[in-house]
Amino acid sequence: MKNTGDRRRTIYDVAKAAGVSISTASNALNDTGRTNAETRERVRRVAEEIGFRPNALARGLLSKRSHAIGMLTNDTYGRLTLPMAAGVSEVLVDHGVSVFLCATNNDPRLAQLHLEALLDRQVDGIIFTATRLDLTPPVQLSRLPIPVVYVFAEGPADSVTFFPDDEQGARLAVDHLKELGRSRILHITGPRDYLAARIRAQSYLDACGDGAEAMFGDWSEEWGHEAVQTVFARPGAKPDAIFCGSDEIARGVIDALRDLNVEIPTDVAVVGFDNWEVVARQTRPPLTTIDMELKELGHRAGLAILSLSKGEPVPAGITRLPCRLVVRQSCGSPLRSE
Amino acid sequence: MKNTGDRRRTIYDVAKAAGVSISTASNALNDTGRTNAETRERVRRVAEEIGFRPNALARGLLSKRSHAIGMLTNDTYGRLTLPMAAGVSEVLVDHGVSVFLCATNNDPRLAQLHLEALLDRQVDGIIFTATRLDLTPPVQLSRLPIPVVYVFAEGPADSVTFFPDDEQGARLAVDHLKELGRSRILHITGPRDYLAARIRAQSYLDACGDGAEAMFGDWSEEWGHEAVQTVFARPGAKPDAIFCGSDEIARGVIDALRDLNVEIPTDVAVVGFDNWEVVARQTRPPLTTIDMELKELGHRAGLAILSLSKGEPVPAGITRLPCRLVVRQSCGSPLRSE
DNA sequence: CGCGTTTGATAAAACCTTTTAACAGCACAT
DNA sequence: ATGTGCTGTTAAAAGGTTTTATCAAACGCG
Repeated sequence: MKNTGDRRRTIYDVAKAAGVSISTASNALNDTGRTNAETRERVRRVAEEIGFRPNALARGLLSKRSHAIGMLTNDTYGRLTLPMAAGVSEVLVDHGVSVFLCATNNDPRLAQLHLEALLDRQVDGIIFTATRLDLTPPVQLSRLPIPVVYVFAEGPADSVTFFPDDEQGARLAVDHLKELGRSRILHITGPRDYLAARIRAQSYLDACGDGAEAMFGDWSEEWGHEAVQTVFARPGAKPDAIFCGSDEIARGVIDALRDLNVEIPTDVAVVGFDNWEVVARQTRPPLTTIDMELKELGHRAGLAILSLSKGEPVPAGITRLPCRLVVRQSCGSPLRSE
Repeated sequence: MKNTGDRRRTIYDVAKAAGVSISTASNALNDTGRTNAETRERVRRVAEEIGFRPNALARGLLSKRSHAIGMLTNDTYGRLTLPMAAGVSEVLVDHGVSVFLCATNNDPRLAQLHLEALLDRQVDGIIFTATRLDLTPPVQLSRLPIPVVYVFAEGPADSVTFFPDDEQGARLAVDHLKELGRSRILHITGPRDYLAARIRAQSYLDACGDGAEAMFGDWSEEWGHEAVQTVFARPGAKPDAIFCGSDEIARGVIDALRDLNVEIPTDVAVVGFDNWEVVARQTRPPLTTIDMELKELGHRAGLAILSLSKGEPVPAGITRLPCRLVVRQSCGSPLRSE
């Protein structure tokens, strides 16, 4: 039977019902100032009874902190953004912070519009996310009166930035293959334009040394298929393992290998990258792959923007979060299914 | 050289710089009340110069409309939610409305937390989205002081709800196959628990009549694969077309057909459902499928919540938005590639 | 009993904007 | 000269909360 009236309950209603002034009510509810324990209890009980909830707008207006942040992304359909955003939202809701989602579609006009809306709303900070190719924001984000955190994206030199640790992730994959006794490891990955592709490839080359070969192409299944056909058609030794730059590529690779009657994992072991479950789980055999811990990335980005908005110091520069190896059945060794 | 100070510019700054009162400044900027054209121009110029932007919190506090809405979803990794949300955000940003993204992970506690946060923020409305299985919200959404719009989800009887038109979508697929001369059409779809699966299957049965068969299973590739194996192993006439309940299933179907050396589309035509590009584009041959127009769904939901929040009437009940047939190469007829 | 100190409560200001009502000035008609 | 109507401007209130400064009462102590 709480809040039956038409109007929202205000702290004024609480004060009146509890027979105190609004200042006392405020103090009692927030444990500020000096309040008698008995009064405090009464005020709180009354507030509970009439269903009082403080107006965040009024609160924000006064405190100059809106307890909201904006997430600016140009990755609309992305499987990268949403898990990340969920991580951000998840960690921030417990701190009473809400998240505005702004999809820019890579359109500068839209980005500008969203940015202005966010500033007007006095957000405490902004998280900018990019797809992996377009690492730069479609709008000027430096010299803003609020902190900005970059994820999957490049900010100015001294900004706070988060990436997955592509170098370590690639090493994880290669080491796993080596431990299983594979020695002729091939790397099939996406376009050379992508920083992530270059880093992973370099890490792979460093780990494998002589005879290693990185093939750049698209982030597509088709490319994986095509690359395998090329490699198995030409003369010379064939690889006994393939490390793929994405799960999609790995899927194409596996399909092509099957077409060639190459046994997986007996003849060739395959590792992917992304742990995009809907793909990795459905390949036959299920794909061993590298998980970028997107949710954790979101957590860290959320906590960073939270600290920054409070004025607490956060180490600047690029933080790279470790990836995780997810073992399924495309490499052979542990035969338990996941 | 605008806004170099530390403080945000307020309308008070504008008024002072233009030599008028704040009321006049406000009137001039918003075209309210009576203002001399010359004064109005001057105020606007000054506002522009010093980089004044009105504080949305103060504005919302007074007008009791925050020009923000909340999107409550339990579909974290979903390919359904994000395109939809992008549609909502896209259509609303032009009306000066921002969108809070709240991922509930289907956790009632989290849902409650988010809901309270939204109410505290005085959002003008809420859009609730569900995955297709769990159609009911994890939290009480009726009897709220603000309007709610449901998408992919069931609200109370008189609520405003949007779904794709599964019935029409299925008919679209079947009609397409029939027009191409196919007569023995099989339907392989997801779990019977899903309302969408049941509707599509019924529509298919109605259109195909005698001999039609709907096979329920999972929304997985594996199920598509398995179903095809079952059908082609048993005696009797084989289908010359398969209508699948999702693109993932279609993918499994296509893989299984290839394993059986059945030609696509010559021997069997295949239609999917979802137009999930990353799958539909990559199958061989590329998949003809049904697009649910998720972005348009988002547009409509956004406009609906906008109208409701202004107190304008919106037709209650379930609105089903038409699906669209996307022709690629898995059915044969038009050979142009897309 | 007078004085300083502590306690508990409150009035008022502040945050920034929009809106209402009032006011001064002026032109025009009576 | 008085009244009427219009124009442009402004003071003030309102919206809901937190914080600062003030105040009254009670208390302890010499």
